[in-house]
Amino acid sequence: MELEAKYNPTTVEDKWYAYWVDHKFFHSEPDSREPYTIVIPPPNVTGILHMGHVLNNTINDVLVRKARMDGKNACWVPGTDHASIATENKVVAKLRAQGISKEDISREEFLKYAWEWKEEHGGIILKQLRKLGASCDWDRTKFTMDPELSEAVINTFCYFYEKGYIYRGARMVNWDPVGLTAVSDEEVIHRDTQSKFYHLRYFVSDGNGNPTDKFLVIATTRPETIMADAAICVNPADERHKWLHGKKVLIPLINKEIPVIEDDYVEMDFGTGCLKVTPAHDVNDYEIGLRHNLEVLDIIDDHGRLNQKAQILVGEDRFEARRKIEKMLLDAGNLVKTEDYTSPIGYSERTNAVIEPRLSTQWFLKMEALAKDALASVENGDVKLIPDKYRNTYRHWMENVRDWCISRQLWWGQRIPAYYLPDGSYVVAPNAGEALRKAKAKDQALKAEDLRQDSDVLDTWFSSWLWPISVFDTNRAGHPESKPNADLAYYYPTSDLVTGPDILFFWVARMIMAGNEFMGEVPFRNVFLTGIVRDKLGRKMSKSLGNSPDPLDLIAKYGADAVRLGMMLCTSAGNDILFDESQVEQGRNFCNKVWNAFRLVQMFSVEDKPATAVAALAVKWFRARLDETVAAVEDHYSKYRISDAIMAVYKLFWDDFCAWYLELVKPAYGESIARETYEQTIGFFETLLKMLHPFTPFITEELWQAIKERKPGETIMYAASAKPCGFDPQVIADFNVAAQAVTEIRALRAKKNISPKEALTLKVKGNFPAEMTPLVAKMANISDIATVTDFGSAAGESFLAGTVQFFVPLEGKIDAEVEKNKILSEIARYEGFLKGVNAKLGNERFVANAPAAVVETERKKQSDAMQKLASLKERLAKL
RNA sequence: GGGAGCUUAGCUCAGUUGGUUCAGAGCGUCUGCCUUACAAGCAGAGGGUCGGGGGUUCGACUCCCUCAGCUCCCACCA
Repeated sequence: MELEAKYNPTTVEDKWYAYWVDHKFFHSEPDSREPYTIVIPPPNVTGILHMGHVLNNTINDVLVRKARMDGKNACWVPGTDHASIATENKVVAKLRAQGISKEDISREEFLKYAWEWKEEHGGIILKQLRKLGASCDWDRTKFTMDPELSEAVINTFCYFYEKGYIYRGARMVNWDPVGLTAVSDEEVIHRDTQSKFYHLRYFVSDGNGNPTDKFLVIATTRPETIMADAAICVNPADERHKWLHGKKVLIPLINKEIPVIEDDYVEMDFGTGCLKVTPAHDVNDYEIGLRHNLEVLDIIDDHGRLNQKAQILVGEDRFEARRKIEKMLLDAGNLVKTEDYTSPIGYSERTNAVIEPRLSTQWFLKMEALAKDALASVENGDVKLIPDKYRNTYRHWMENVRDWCISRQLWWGQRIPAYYLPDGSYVVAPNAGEALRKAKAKDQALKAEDLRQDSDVLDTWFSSWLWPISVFDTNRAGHPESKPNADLAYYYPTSDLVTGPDILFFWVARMIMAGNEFMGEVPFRNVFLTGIVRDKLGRKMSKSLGNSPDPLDLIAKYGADAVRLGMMLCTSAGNDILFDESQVEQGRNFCNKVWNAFRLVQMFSVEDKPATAVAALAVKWFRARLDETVAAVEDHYSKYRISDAIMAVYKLFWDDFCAWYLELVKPAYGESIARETYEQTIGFFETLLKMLHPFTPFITEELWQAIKERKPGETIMYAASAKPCGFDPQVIADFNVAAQAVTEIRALRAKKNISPKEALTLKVKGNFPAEMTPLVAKMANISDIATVTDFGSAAGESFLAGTVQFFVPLEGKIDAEVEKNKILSEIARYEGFLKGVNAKLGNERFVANAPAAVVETERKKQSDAMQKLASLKERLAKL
C-alpha cells in the first residue's frame, strides 16, 4: 500500500473518535483498580470553545489518558455550568431582539425561554471538546441545573441555614445596574478610570435653612449623589475646620439642611479635608452613617437612574445626571472647580457596568469557619497547588475572607428555598410542602397560597462548589451524615483538578470548603493551575480584540493532534501562555514526521537473515536511550511538567529514533532488513506511539492499529505504558562518542566542501569501542577505520570526541596552514581551560573546603585537558 | 496603599538542596543540500559577561541587600 507523503488528520480523527465512543472506551465504572478521577471545570452551558478551553482540556486529557495507560481506572466527568448571570443576559438579549422585555413576562415564561435556549446551545461546547479528542465519560455528562443537582444545591442551602451559617441581612452590596443583580466582591473588577474631581461649595445654614455667606468646599467624584448627602464630615483634629463643628450646611440645588459631623475616617490631607457623607451610595459612607446615626436616603433605582427621592433630575441615568448637574451647580455658583482625576472604579465582571454600591437585603453565608478549614487543607498538604506559589495568594484570601453574598436577583438558577409568611417572617425548607408544614407550626391557619417563595436565585458558585461531589452522588451534599453511593465512595476524592488561577477563590477554595463539610475530605489532591492564554504580544485573547483564533478552525487546518501539541509545547504550570499559530505548525510538522517514520518502516522488505552489526548496535543503544527517556518522562509527569514531558518524547522520536536509529537500521537501497531488526524496530515504534498517545491520541491510534495485526476492539488507549526498568549508561556514553565523531566528520565535510557521497578514511587513537566503528562508517561514510598509536605526519584534520582522538587524512584536500591555525586555537582554548582548573586546584581553601567528589572532578578535568594538550602539540609538531 | 512573582540566546522558556565542560532546550536566523520516509525535510553553524550594582562563599544563574523595569492579586481615600 502506498501511503501519502503527508499525514492527513481529518478522516483519521473522526474515524477513531467514533471508534472509541462506540466501544465505550471512555466509560468508567467502579472496580478493583485504583481510580483516577478528574471532573471537568464545567464551561458555561451556552459557551463556545476558546483557546483557554483548549489549554485546560488538553492538559486534562493528557493526564487522563496517561492514567488510563498506567492501568488506573480513569474517569473524566464532563458537564456544563448554568452560569446564572451570563446565560440570563444572553436570554434577555435574545428576547429583546424579538421585542420581548423580561419585565413583561412571568418568571415561568422566562424560564421556558431560557431552557429552550439551553437545549439549543447547551451541547455545543461539549461537541467541540470531542473534536479536540477529549476522552470524557460522556455517559456521565452533568449539568449544574439537572434536577438532582439542583436538589443538592437546595439541600445544601437548608443544611447551612439549619447550621446557622446562612443569614439574611441588609448590607452594602455591589449592584450591577445592567444585570440587575447584586454581585459578589470577587465579581467586581477594579480598574483605574479617568473621571473628574468636582469641588463643590456648601453654604453654612443660618439655622433656618437659609444660606449665610460662609461656606466650605468638598471634593467629590459623584456630584449626582449630593441629594442623598446625610452629613458633611471633617476630621475632629483638623484646625482648618474647627469653626464648622456643630454647624449645619445646605445641600446645593435642593437646599436641604445637613449637619457637619466629625470622624477620624476623614483624611486631612486628601481633597479639601471635608467629606460629603452619602450612606446609601458608598460603602464607607454607610459605615460612617452607622456610627453617627445618619439617614440612609437611596436616590438611585435598580437601573442606575435617579428616583423621586432625588427631587431633581428624576429619571435620569446616573452618568447623564452627573453631566447635567455639573452645569446646574455651575449656574448656581456652587461649583468651585473641576480637575481631572483617576480613581479605581468597580466594574461588573459579567456586564462591565459600573458597580453601584447599594444597600440591599441579601442572603449571606458565614465564611469564617469554612475558610479556616479550607486554609488548613492547603497548608497541611492535603491539597497541593501547582505551582506552589499560589499558596501565598490562597492564604491571603482565606485569612481575609468576608461573608459570601449568595443571593442573586435573577431567575435563571436555583431559587432560594425561603418562604415568606404574611407576617413577614419566613421559613426555610427544601420544597413548598415542607415549607407549609414549618409555617403551620407558627400559624395553623396558613395555607399553601399564603406562602411566597423568595424570588432570588443562588449564586452560580453555590452550585459549582458541590461539583466534585454532586456529579457522583446528588444526595450527599447537604446530607453529610448519609452513606455515599458506590460511585462517590470510589471516585471521591478526585485526583487532579486543572483550572485557571483566576477562579482559585471563586471555585477551587469553595470546593475545598464543600468537600470538607460534606465529605470530611478534600475534593482533590492536586490543583494544576494553568496560565492565561495570551497572544504573541502578551494580550489576553478576546473577541473584541479579534486576536483569538477559533480552535475549530485550527483543528480543521492542522488537525487536533497538532493543536494539542502546539499548546502543550509551551505550557508550564502557572505561567501565562503566549500562543502563536506557528506552534501549531510545529505540532503538525511533528505529526508528519511520525507519519513518515511509519512510512519508512512500512516500506522495509523483511528477510530471515542475521541482523547486521550496525543494526544490533543501534537496537542496543536505542533500547537504553528509550529507557532513559521513559524514566525522565515519568519524572516530568510526577511533577506536572507537561511541556517537559512532551518535549522529551518529541526529541526522542525526532532526534534519536528518526535521525539516528532509523538511519542506522535502514537497509541500503534495494536491500532488505533482517526480521529480528524489523521486529525490534516495530517494538520501539509501538512504545514511542504509546508515549506520544496522551498528547496526540489520533495519529498514535491510527499508526498503532496499522503497525501490527490487531484484534477487533483493541486500542492504544489501554495499551500498558512503558515503565522504566534500568539501563546501562555506558552504552549511551559509548554511542555518544561515536555520534559526536560522526557530527565532527559531517561538519568537516561541510567546511571543506567534501560531498557526503565521497568516502573518507579515519584513524582512531584512544579507548574507542570497536563495536562502534560500523556506526561511524555508515553514518559518516567512512570506508576504512584504523586504530593507531600515531597519526603520522600526513595532512588531515583531527578532533576529539570525549577522550578519544580522531584523525581524518585529507591528503590533497586540505591546507596545512589552515590546519595549523586550527590546532593552535584549540591549544589556546585548552590552555585557558587548564589555567582555570589549575587555579582552582591551586587554591588551598578550595581543596580544603570543597567536597572530595568536587575536587576529584577538577583533577579529572585537569588530567583530561593535559592529555588533550599533549596530543594537540604532538600533532602540531608533525605538521 | 498592601502583598506575591518575574527579568537567562532574536522569540518562548527550562535550569529542581550553591559544585560533573552548567550557561541549556524548542522555535527562529544563517550556510550547504530536491540523498529513493519526510523541503511540513536533511546536514551543519552562529548566537547570552544569566536586568544593573554590592555582599556572603574556596566557588553564585542559584543565597542576602539594593536599584531599575515588567506582571498579577488584594484594597473604601472621597
